[in-house]
Amino acid sequence: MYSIKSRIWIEGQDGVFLGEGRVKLLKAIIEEGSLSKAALSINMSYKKAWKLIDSMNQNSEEPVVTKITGGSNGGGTFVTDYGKQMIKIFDDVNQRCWDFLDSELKSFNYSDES
Amino acid sequence: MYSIKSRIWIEGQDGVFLGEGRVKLLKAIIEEGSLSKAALSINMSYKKAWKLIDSMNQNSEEPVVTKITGGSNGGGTFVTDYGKQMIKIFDDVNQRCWDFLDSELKSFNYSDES
DNA sequence: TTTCGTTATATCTTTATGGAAATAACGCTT
DNA sequence: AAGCGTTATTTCCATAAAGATATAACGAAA
Repeated sequence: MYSIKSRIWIEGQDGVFLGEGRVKLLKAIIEEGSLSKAALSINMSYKKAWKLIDSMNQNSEEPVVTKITGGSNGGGTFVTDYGKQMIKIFDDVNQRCWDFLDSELKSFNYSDES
Repeated sequence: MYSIKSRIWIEGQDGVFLGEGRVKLLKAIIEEGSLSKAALSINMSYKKAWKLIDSMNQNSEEPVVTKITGGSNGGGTFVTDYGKQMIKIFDDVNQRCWDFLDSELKSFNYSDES
């Protein structure tokens, strides 16, 4: 009995814009209001998280997060409305892709029935 | 303007059975009749090719290749009928997945039109 | 001006991945 | 028995990816 797996991702002009890991990070930022706390909460190094956000902003058509450095609470990172919209679309497309592939799996599992 | 990318793969009991790289290797084996020549033809190290084949055979429900060591021409590796069948199904499903995702891409590219 | 918690960034170390190369095993052919 | 070209397998090295650590920059608040 085989199972079928997939990864999808969205590319912008110059590289990856959105993928599963990035979406997970964005969701954590929504929860935490801070990049460092978000990274911590999903067991990701701050360095990796920062690079992902940087790459996302470079490859998105509108900013995905706004960042505040310094200030009363030290600052923070916040997901924009555009970012939240992209998260939802990504999740939806991803789910539909899984459903689609589940329906295709029978090609493998029934292909050698006699 | 975003583009959408995907990778699909098939898993067996204990790990990956088929993916794009494995299918490419199998096709090269069909062409060459030899694992070493096949690896060479697609710029893959013999070690990596051997590991891929080994992993495939461990995770497939029937052998994907037959191997002959020694003999008149030193031996060779040949893709079984089952293997050829799996190649075709994988390519078909993969193509249908691409088509599906292309139709989904509009979710991203039209999501912020006014 | 000091403190604080955050983002921003560099540097060093560790780990994982992959390739290169060497060698053994195999069995048909001569 | 020797030669051949393949598969099989190990060891070593180079490169890349990831993590840990340290430090600077920032700006509101006290």
